[in-house]
Amino acid sequence: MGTQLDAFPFQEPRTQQDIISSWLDLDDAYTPIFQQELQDLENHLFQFETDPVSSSLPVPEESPFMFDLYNFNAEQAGLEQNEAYQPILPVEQCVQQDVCDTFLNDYELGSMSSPTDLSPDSNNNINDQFCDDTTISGFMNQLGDVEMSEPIVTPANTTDSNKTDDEDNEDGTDEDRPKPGTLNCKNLVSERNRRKRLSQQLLSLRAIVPNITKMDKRSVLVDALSYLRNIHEETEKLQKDLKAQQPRPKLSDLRESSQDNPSGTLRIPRTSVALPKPRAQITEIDTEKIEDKRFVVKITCKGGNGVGTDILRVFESLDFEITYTALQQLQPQEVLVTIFVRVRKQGKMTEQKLKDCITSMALRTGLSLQNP
Amino acid sequence: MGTQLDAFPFQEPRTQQDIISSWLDLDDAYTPIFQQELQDLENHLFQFETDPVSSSLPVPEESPFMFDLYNFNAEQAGLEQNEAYQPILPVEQCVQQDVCDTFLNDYELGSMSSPTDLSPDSNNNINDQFCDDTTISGFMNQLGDVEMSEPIVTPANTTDSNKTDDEDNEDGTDEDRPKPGTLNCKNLVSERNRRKRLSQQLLSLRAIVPNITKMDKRSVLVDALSYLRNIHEETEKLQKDLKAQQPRPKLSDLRESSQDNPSGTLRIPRTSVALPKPRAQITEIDTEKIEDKRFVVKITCKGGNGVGTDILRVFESLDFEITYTALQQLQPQEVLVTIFVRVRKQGKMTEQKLKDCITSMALRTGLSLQNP
DNA sequence: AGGAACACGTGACCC
DNA sequence: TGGGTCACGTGTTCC
Repeated sequence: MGTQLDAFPFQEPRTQQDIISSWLDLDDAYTPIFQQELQDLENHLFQFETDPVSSSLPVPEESPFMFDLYNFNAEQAGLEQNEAYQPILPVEQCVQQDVCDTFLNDYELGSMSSPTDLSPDSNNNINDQFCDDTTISGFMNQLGDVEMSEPIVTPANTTDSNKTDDEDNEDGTDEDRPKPGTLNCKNLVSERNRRKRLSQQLLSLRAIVPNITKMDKRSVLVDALSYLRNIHEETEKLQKDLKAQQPRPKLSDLRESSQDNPSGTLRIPRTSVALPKPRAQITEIDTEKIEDKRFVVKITCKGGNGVGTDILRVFESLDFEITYTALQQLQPQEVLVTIFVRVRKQGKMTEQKLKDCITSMALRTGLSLQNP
Repeated sequence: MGTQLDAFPFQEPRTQQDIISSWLDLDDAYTPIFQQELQDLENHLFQFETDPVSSSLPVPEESPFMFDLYNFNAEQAGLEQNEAYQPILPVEQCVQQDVCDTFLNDYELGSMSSPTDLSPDSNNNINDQFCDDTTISGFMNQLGDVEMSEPIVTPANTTDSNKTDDEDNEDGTDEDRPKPGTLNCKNLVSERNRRKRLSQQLLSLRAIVPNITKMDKRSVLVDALSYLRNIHEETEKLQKDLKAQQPRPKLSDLRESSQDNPSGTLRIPRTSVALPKPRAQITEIDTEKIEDKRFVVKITCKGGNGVGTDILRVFESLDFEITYTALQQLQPQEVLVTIFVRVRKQGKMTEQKLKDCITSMALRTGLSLQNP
């Protein structure tokens, strides 16, 4: 088997990190990095199965070959688990009954999550101990069983052969068995991976869907569906609003959108990542009281063309009466905004309070402050 | 079955009839219709298994048990297909429990598919004849087979018992067998339903996701995920555009949004319908050239709070360099905007051309002119 | 041929 | 105590 192993190009000493990463890789590309292990185990399995002697070997319950497999899975699971959650949503992590349950990691999120606000949470520390014992204990039984069941497994094969071969030879000769044996063996592990991957995906799906009611596999799908539908409508509506009702934001936007979506359907252009559009960065805010409830606010900010309106929008959001506004370009990328405001609120307004108020609202509207 | 393929809306028929058909079949709703059959068959199965006499039935080798099952599935598929839709909304009602009604649950999928532009792929004609004979015979065989395999199955059970009970009695007595047998029987059908339901959901998911690359179960999930993320961003962006860039951030809106989404998660508030919001109405535009490519623009307009920014946005859309801006509240609902602009364009700019340019853009951005 | 994907049946487990 | 869910192993089919 050494040769086979060598044949595999895979590198990677297997720390848990690596395993995680391997899963990550697995995710998109499929590549089971840890094939190595699999291969080993598989070979073990094969060996056991093919070799009558080995079958008769004393089987250490603590480490039957299956055990390794499971253990391996368990480890993965554990990793995934801690790694698992997206901070998003009140999802309680499904700690399913099953120990090794697939439900754990969303590498997916970690890997591609980036642009969205949902935290990638890629960093992960592993609390294996937990995983280990639980999993191990959990699995011990199974593996032990499986191991124990080895003679039993064989019968299964026989049954299969029985089924497939119609009337088979009553006695499975060695050559008969190996074929299905090997196939099963490979299939087993790959199938296991496949399953895991699948539920994996599903989990990540659950992670990004906001309104998840139940952890149920199926419920996740249902929720995802309904959510998708809603978001579809929503997006449609928004687009319509944005186009029709709202006049035209910027000619450029218009052009862009029209190009992207000539048909007017609700397609979501994948690539149109509205460039962040540098928001105004406020460098200074100065408030000066000129009489009761009347102030002069001077704001200097850096930014391109739209910074002035960004600032004004902040004031629009505040319930002030604006009697005069001046936007003055001090330098190519620096603007001074002078605003005369009358505060409508009842309470007493001080310069500091006003400043705080403005600062707060500016932050809320997405502007940044150079000197907080 | 050619019909099915034709009916299939999806690109890439992808040669494998089986796969497609399987998907297709599962595809749309669960058909409550043939529950009856299921029930019957189930009963049959049960009966057979319980009845020792039936075990002695002649078993046709040509139709192994698996075969029948597959046929059976095919039948379901067909039925479901035609039966398909509830007009009902995608609301999930989980009325589960009974085997039969579990089937019903998923109708939602069928129903929901419609509104989107992606083809519901609902239409479908059924070729039952095929299904019928096959299924019936198939099932018959199945039972028979199961019956036959009883000795074989038993070992499996014994293995289980062996597993669970550690070393238990080596010989499974009759009373031992029935229990697992019945359980399996029930579990079998419910499991089957469950599976079908699941893949069903998944299929519907595939239906609503626009960019499905492969029919792969897993690929569907992946695509759905990426799509969801994209749409997330998109929606966010749209919302932001709609709120911020478009006129009314307004305190109320802001507050609302913050309330809606206190956690900052990416939830999409369903109800947010941006109210039309009175736009600025321009009463006068005056342009005055002060030197080459430099102008003073004075705009008087009526409107509430945000009119100033509306005007400014017009200028943002134009490729001008704005050196100074003043917004002056003449009356409670009247604002004078004074803007010093430098035209960047190459060609000669006249006062009239500038005025026309501004007017045009103002109209395009949704503002209205009192005196055109 | 050899791997991938799928559906299936089955035991375990939870409410 | 079952109906429901899950992961698992397996055979089959397709590339």
